[in-house]
Amino acid sequence: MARPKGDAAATAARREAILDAALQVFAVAGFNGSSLKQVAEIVGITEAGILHHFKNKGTLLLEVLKRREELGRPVVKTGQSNGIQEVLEWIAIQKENSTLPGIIELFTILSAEATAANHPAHDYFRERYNKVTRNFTGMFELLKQANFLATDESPEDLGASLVALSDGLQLQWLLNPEVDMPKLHIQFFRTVLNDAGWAALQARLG
Amino acid sequence: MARPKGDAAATAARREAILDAALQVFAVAGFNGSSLKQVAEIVGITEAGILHHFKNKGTLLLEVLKRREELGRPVVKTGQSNGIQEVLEWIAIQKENSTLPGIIELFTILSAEATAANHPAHDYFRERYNKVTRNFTGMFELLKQANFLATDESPEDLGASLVALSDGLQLQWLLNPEVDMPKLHIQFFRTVLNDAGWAALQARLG
DNA sequence: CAAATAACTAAACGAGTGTTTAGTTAAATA
DNA sequence: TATTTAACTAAACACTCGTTTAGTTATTTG
Repeated sequence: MARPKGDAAATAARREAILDAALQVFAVAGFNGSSLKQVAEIVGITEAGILHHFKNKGTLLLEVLKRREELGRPVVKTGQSNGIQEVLEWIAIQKENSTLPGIIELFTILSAEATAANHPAHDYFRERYNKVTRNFTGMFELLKQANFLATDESPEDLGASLVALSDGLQLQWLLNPEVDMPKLHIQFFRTVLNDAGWAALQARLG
Repeated sequence: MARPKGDAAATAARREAILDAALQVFAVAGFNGSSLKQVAEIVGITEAGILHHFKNKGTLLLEVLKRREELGRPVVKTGQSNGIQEVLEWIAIQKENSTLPGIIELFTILSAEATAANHPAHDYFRERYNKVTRNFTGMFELLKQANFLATDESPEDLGASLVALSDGLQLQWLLNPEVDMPKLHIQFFRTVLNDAGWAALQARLG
């Protein structure tokens, strides 16, 4: 019943199907709470069939995470900006995320589970957390230089608070999908920006 | 090797020892990532010995959670207050939590894991989340009535944001214990309270 | 056409799981 | 003193897990 050997397109499609199924499964119950069998059943092959495409369960998880990261936009980049552009991009990501429950589930559940030092995605989430925090800090540095901040909190603290707010809202949203994540993010910026900053943001929010 | 039969104190102590060990174990790797054997080894008895005291693994988890909830103070109560007292209590809880890593680990990891509908602590965390959100909403209603708010955000939204900030900071703190949770909470209130509210809070922060 | 190989399956492996059963010990009770 | 019972242990049960091995099919390559 083996499929054509050199059919690169078909092989890639099968790999994608496995990654899709794994995302679905890991997102619901995390890594420890899921089995290869659940993934295999969705795809319609055997557990061993999955391990033909992926070395083991742990690397399957890492590839699921990696693929979704590539799909996401480059989180927030520090450039020659007053920071407003980066704020808008982040709010846009929030809006997009609200339409993709599976991805939020995946990252929220796994970032908590991966707190354990021996978790296969532990290093991945440490790096991700550092990267996001650095990006946010850079964003608030830009806003500060543009004199857009209403608070004298440090960019580091503001960055940490925004990461916390995002993570926490996602967790809430899993229990109660009525939580309006983009709205609460905007309200956060409203309390943190001064009149000039808020005006600059509003002008581009439409 | 059986211990005295009617020695109620010794029995209670053994139960406590099991609950302590289970807290330790569940806090590191969650429910799915932990085994009764790990708990049993810490206590120095058999897995079956644990099941003599607790019906099964799931109820053991629920009793661990329940006990720590009782230890915690009554989270925030709506009374005849201007809300400042409740804010102070919450900040005090944050300070206390910063000295109890295990408890934060436990609740952070499990609240994400328990997002899955079939998790033994799913209902527990749903109720807990609703309760905390209601309490925070009540707190911000008091602050609003006292004219202490600098923002026109609704008490519901402010409550949701504070819950999110707390959960998110705890997750960060697990990866990086240098994160100053009480400080960032205070800064949150600083941006949300107006001059009168902030003065009222500062007067009692020492 | 023959050899090599991709894409699997079926089956087994060994380890680990939560839980149950049957027994053991020693103290409390009648 | 005899019986009952709390507090266990040792062993087994019935899985489930991730992973490995050996084999099968069908296609491409030499």
